[in-house]
Amino acid sequence: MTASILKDAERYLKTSSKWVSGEGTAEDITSDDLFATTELMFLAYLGTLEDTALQLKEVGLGRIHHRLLYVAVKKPGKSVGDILTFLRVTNQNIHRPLGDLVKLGYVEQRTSVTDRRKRELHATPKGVEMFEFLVQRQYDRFRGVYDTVGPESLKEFWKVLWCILDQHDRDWLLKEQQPES
Amino acid sequence: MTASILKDAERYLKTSSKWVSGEGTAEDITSDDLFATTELMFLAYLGTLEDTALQLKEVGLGRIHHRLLYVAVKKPGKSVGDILTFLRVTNQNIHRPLGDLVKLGYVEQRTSVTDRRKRELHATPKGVEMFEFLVQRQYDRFRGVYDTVGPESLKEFWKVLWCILDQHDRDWLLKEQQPES
DNA sequence: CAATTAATGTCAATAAACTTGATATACTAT
DNA sequence: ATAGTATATCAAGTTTATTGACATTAATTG
Repeated sequence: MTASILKDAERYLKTSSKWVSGEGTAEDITSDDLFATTELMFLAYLGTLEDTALQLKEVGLGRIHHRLLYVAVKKPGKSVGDILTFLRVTNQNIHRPLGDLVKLGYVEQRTSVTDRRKRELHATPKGVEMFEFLVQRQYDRFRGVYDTVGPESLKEFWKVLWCILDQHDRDWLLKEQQPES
Repeated sequence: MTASILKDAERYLKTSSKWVSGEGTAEDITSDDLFATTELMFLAYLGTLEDTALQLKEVGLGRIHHRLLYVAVKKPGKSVGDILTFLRVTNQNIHRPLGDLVKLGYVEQRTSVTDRRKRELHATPKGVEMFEFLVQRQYDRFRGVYDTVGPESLKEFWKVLWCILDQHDRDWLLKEQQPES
């Protein structure tokens, strides 16, 4: 099963790219070489989105709720303004979902001690729990993948994804986590 | 520049995963290991989406137009029903954008010879041109990435993406292209 | 301290997108 | 002939996204 998936991958790669099979130099990157990344990322992302869509519907939350929880859980202490640019959400669209999360007891807003205009977001234990619930099926998918491809491939995978990011996203990810107050 | 990006990637990986650095067995995959994939894919996909958003706005088309063009250009001869399930678009939502593309001369609908109920989608030369225009900036991004990471990493990258896909998407991608009639 | 700027939050109008359900036509299969 | 399939349209209702104006609080500047 596992082996046949990897064999299928080879078949796909062969028809999609001359470049990775060493039949061309870097200058010969074709439109097909480039499109393979577009196509695979599109479908892989759709799949992982659907994983969480089921859980989100179950608890009556939406994508913006999910993204906000992500930041509150994994990057605690970020200000609303930081999040607006990071999550590409507009000022007007963030407040309803954010209010929901606060009301439901998943997220706390604390006034920053260094700049009392800013509100820092922190997930509550209940919020952490909810986040883990939402990504359940996504994690199941990834666990299967990790077992299939092994740590070395995974490392290359992450490296390439890292390179695809915008510089400002790389900066954001490398920023030290704010200490929990 | 290129080297520093890869160094940053190593830094990110170190804080995100015990597993890939060989400090744990497959049974020890942590929530952080799994979340790294979620996070990187989310941001990478957002970035590539924004690349095409600019071009789409310029020509007054939307995401569904883009997806339909993708199939018409890269998988010519697919029926409307195939596309509905593949692109996760509903019957009611496909027809307006599809009609637009036909009116604009980017896509042709041909009645299938084997089943005259089915309409097969084919991109016109003008449609192919438009598609290439839309993905311009995305391709620029990827070209830079390919140059940075090299063909071997890219191959591993594609392999992992392939494993993330749903089985029915893998099947779809391996299906022989319908011959152009 | 007064004036300005920044960060957050609210209100409202319009537009765009998605959902649901009903319905019609052309064609295939039995 | 009948039943089922693939495509297409119409419409109502809901949700989201977009735009612009504006209020509040706090930091900053002069």
